[in-house]
Amino acid sequence: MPVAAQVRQRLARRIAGEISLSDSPGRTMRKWREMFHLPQIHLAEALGVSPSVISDYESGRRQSPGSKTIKRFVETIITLDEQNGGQVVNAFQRMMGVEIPTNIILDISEFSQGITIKQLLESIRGQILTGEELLDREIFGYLTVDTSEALDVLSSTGFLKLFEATEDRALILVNVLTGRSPLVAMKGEIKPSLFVLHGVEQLDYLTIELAKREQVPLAISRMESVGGMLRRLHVLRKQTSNERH
Amino acid sequence: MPVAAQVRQRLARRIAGEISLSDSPGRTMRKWREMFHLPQIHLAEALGVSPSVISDYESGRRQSPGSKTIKRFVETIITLDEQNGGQVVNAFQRMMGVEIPTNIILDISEFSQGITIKQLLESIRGQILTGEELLDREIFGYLTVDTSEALDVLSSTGFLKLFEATEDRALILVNVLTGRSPLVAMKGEIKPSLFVLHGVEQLDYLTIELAKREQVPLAISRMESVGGMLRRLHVLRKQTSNERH
DNA sequence: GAAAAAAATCGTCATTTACCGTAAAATTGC
DNA sequence: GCAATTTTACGGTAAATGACGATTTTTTTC
Repeated sequence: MPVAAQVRQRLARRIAGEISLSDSPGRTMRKWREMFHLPQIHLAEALGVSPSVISDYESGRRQSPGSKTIKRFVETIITLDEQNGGQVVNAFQRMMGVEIPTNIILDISEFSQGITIKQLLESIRGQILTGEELLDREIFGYLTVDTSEALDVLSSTGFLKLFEATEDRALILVNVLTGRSPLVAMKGEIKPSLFVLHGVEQLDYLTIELAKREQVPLAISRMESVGGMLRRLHVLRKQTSNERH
Repeated sequence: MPVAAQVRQRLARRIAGEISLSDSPGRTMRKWREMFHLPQIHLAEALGVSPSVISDYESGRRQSPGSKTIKRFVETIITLDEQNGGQVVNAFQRMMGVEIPTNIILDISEFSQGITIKQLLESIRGQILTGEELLDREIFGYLTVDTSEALDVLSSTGFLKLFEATEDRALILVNVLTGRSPLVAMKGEIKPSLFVLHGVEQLDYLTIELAKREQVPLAISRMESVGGMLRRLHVLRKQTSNERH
């Protein structure tokens, strides 16, 4: 079996498993639909059902979707993404070897063409703290992580793997206290091309020092809400693609 | 999260995913019920339903089990195994790091106490070909693999990982042509304590040579059918345990 | 080859799913 | 702040699930 098909299958199984085991399959379906950046209408169209059906699941009116429904759902969101160049699936592919728990992932995607760090920062109202000289470097995707959740479930080698999986990409940490704990895990060559912190309570001096030492650009996003930032990223993502929605 | 719970969760997700994505959820449910060595009645009892319900799924009268059903099913078979000492779950645990496709696995289990190679061979009418001097070594479990399937989907490093995952255990290869292809993959220190071939069409001289060189006991089972052999293993497995069925 | 164990069959029934369509509410874009 | 987009809410319907239990068939065991 070609490796792409294998990744696809593993991702499919993971999503399907998560939905079936969830206490609220609908919520989980929504999580994945959103992870794939699909409005209910598009998904509904692809499934050949009316949008209210999707809503009925997600809002919990239908509490126990049958395996057929789950299968159809999973295969459709993956196929739709593949038809658009596989931005999400490919981004997941680099995570798959890593066994990162998906619940820490808020958003993930590749860009269809590389964009500069500057462009990304402009889009999410980012203020650069260190590494100004690298603003013109190109990045090819991003990963948004719930930091407080990640600190709960990830060991320091877990963080390391996260860094490795985001090589040439932006790692966006939301829900950050000081930024210190994730950054200290950084050692080794392979690491993200950009760190963005969001929702920092009190920025730690050490955090900046670490970023300097490791020569990774570090920025803070001034967006009010996480949701807002995700939406901006989504727009950016779409701009790079030839998606026809 | 403790590592045991993590393994449990991953296994659960994998099974649930497989069922939901299957073209025949019922067949897949049966596969897993059998993997856990549970008769329909016991499973039905644990689920608090009548046995015909299980049969209705497995035979396909109910074609699209709801997520609730899948969840209950998966959690029940795993919990039942854990209550019996986790013979199956633990055996899977050593596979989990390895990403072995479960469709090549026909049967897998730990023993509650180690048994000698001799004992195992007696139980499945095994004839030792090489490594007679090691008959008194203890083994702690077994893995039965469909070789023709494995040759299809496993690379040679895949086989290597299989060998590593069966350290101190018996690796039972059924559906074998010559035995050559799997054995040539063997290099390195970590490997099963015993190879058993079943259904060999024409034993290759090289196969025996390889086993000799690597000093791994090699045997052939003279059981007529695979099913028969699996049943014998099942009995053996039960003897080592304090299961109260 | 009979007894026991396990699995399959199937009629039946209450509950839910899977679906539509429409109207209302919420969210987002400028 | 208004238009556009997206999501919910909900009444309704046919089909399927989820369940039982009695009976038959198949498989295993001694």
